[in-house]
Amino acid sequence: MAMKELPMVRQRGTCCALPEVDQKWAEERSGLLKTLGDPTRLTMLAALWKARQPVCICDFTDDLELSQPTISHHMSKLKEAGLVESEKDGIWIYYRLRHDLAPVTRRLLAQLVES
Amino acid sequence: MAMKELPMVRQRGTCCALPEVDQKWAEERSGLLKTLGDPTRLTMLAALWKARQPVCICDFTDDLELSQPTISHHMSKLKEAGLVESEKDGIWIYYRLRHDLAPVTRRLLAQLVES
DNA sequence: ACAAGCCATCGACGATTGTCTATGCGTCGT
DNA sequence: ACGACGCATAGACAATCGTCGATGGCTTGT
Repeated sequence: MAMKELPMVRQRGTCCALPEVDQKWAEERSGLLKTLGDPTRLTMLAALWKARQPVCICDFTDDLELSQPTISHHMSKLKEAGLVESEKDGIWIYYRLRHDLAPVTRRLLAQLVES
Repeated sequence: MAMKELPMVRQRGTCCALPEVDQKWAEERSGLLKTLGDPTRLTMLAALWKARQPVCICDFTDDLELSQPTISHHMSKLKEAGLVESEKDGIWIYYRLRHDLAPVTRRLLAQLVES
């Protein structure tokens, strides 16, 4: 992203140029942040980050005191955002963090979870 | 945060314990992420991050093609979230990133903006 | 003193979101 | 075959959000 300088002295009626911010970047990143901008989903993501075994929906309904459809709905948002993958095994569907997360995203999540 | 082990074999009707996630942490962090989970606000924050001079509202109305009240509203959300501080100077109000951001938050923003 | 500029606030509006209940589909034990 | 379980989907509803136009308060140049 390019860097423009702001003037030292302001003039009435003329706004000043700002550092350019890539719109595609903003759109993508804000989408990710929006997905994680809910306490339930952030909790779920952090649990998946830390869990060594894959996790089922019902595991969350116990902890989070929300209905199963609600948990399911949040999980599908995490999946939609490309953060989570799932695998069916009989009755259960196992969820885990995607193994092929973009490095940038993984670093961001690491920074986030360890804060 | 503590780590619980998930069992190797699942049993019907019994959910499994998950890694514990601190609820206070989730509440605070998701609040921050929610604030940044909007393309306009994320763009504004990134511009503030890169700008060496403080910035006025009108600078954004030029770039972002949104009305002045809308920009103002977004800026106050950034301020509410503790990310931005402002200083009045005559006609203008200068905005910049808070100089006393929590190190953890600053690292997170750095990671974010440089992605 | 007046007009112009910068900004915050207010009230309104449609869109989106988080949650629920109800339901249906697939999978196992018995 | 049947019932219990795990999950997704659909539909509904209140709450929140992003945006706008209108307005009013300050501040400054003339």
